[in-house]
Amino acid sequence: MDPEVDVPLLSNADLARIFHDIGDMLEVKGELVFKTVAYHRAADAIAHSPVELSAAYRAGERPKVAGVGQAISDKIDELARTGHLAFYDRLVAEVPPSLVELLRVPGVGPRTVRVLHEELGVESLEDLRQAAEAGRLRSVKGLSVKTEQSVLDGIAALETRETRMLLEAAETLVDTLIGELRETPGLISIVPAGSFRRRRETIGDLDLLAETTDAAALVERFTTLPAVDRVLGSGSHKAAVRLLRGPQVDLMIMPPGTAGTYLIHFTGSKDHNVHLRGIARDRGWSLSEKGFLRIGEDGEPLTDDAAELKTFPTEAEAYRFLDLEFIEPELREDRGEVEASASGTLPTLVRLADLRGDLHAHSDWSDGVHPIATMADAARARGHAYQVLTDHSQSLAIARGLTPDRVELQRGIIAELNARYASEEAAGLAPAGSSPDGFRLLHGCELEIRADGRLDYEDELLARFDLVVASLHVGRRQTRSQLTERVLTAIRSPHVDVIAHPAGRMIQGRDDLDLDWDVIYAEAARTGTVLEMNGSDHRLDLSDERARRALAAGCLLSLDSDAHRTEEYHNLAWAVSQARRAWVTPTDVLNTRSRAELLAWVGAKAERLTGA
DNA sequence: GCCGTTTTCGGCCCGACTGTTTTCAGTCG
Repeated sequence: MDPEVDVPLLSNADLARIFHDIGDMLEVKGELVFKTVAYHRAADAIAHSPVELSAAYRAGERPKVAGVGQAISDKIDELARTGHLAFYDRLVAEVPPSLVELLRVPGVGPRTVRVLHEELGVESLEDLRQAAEAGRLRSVKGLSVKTEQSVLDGIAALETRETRMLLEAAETLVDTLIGELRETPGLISIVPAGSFRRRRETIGDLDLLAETTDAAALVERFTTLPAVDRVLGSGSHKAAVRLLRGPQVDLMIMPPGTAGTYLIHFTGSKDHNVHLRGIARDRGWSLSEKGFLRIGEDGEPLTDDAAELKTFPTEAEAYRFLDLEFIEPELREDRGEVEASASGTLPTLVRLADLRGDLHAHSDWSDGVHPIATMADAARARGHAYQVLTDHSQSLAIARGLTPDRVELQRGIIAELNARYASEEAAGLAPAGSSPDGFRLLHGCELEIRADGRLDYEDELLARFDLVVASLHVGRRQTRSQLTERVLTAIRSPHVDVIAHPAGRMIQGRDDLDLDWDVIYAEAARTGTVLEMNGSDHRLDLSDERARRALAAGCLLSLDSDAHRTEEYHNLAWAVSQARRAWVTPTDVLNTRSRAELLAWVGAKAERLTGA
């Protein structure tokens, strides 16, 4: 019997956590910085790998992952096969996890942790707090009374630290801050950068980048905004504050006309920037946010004379200086975009304007807020040619799922609405901004994949919908094979067109369903069943990694709002940005097609699978 | 620890701010 059978499969996230821990522990030990960086880099790459590494390693394969060499590869192998890593266990014995925790205190780095441990015997956050309160830190060379206060502030901030923001909250805050700074004298422009501009799933700090002729005035206004709780630092070119019950916000000021390299630098990601700087260096230039400087034989800039600095007003020009095509912010994670840019093979990313409709929204007939007509009118006002109404099916009682009788009633209401739209269009009375193809509300449902594995409506009823999205809300804790089989049942139904929020996750809430993902992708591709990228900012499901993997397997995707009220059609923006992070192009997306093409696609799919 | 159409060894991105310094190391982004 194979000894591996009883060892649970570690997810990529589990593996990444272990290698980040190793990096942290080596830092505290005072190991060579490049070695610790190597572990962190490898951990990030593992977290974003589209391949489930533990499964692959068990199958005797070692898929190439950037930043993973022989040593780390062997460690993954040991973890995949045994669930343990002797090297890790030895490190933990040497560097207690409570010591690594100290790195989270702002201003405390590996060097300080080591000194605190060796000289004061500090082993945990609580030890550190007591030492600081008792005034013992100042006895250590290099630390002072000021350090004691900043450590205590840091620990307090750690304890009240809000969780990372979701996109909608980040956008609201960015808009507010920019609005409050816009009238500052001398201000020419101010834009968000950082992870919000890259549209990461969650946002920690906010970054604002400003062009101004009066830096001092802007720093002054920024650091005295009403929402500011503490000023973390402020200089002539940058300032950082923490907002009251809010995140840290960094403001950077750039000389007018030089935004290109500044935007690149402060948009990141860090790995993307490091890659660009390597390319610049190979070509004899040092790249920083300020611009490019010539470097000499010794690798040092020939001059720090600002007049010699090569600057560019736009990002596109700065990229072009390195013979690179412009790289969209959502791609800047060093996941192959720099190479694709160099070879002219960047994808043409899908845009919000490419969407002709939305396949997933609710009304007050199930768990939505607004009436059917209100939802339809709002979708029409967005210029869409169709909106699929997908109220929940009968077994999802908590969401007031529709019985077959109510489905029939709803069908009649939708027909009346569409008759009104048709007559308005025929009379040339459609509102300005409506789709030139006209607008129709399509009748769909969000079909529950029940815990017993059966679908929630009979085939005869399912066949009468314009489009069906299926999803799984109950029985989430079943085994991987049970869950996978349930989703496969839906995928194989001729009447199911879309699998909605396939991973069933809530960001910062619940984990992904434990599915055999490669089997799901393969069967979705074979049957032509669409996998949704759900735009609700607490779902964003599929994730970018999964979507990229699904595309590679040949799947078609949809970008949907899952709106429960009219305002939530804005979720489509998040679905699109998540798709862009996954390198998705317009042809990869079902709802970039016209209404006629969509309906023809649904019909063809049912026919193909019924005949098969 | 990783990596190589300049290298299998010797590099590995860059600058601002802070605090404790008398010229710089640590931390951060």
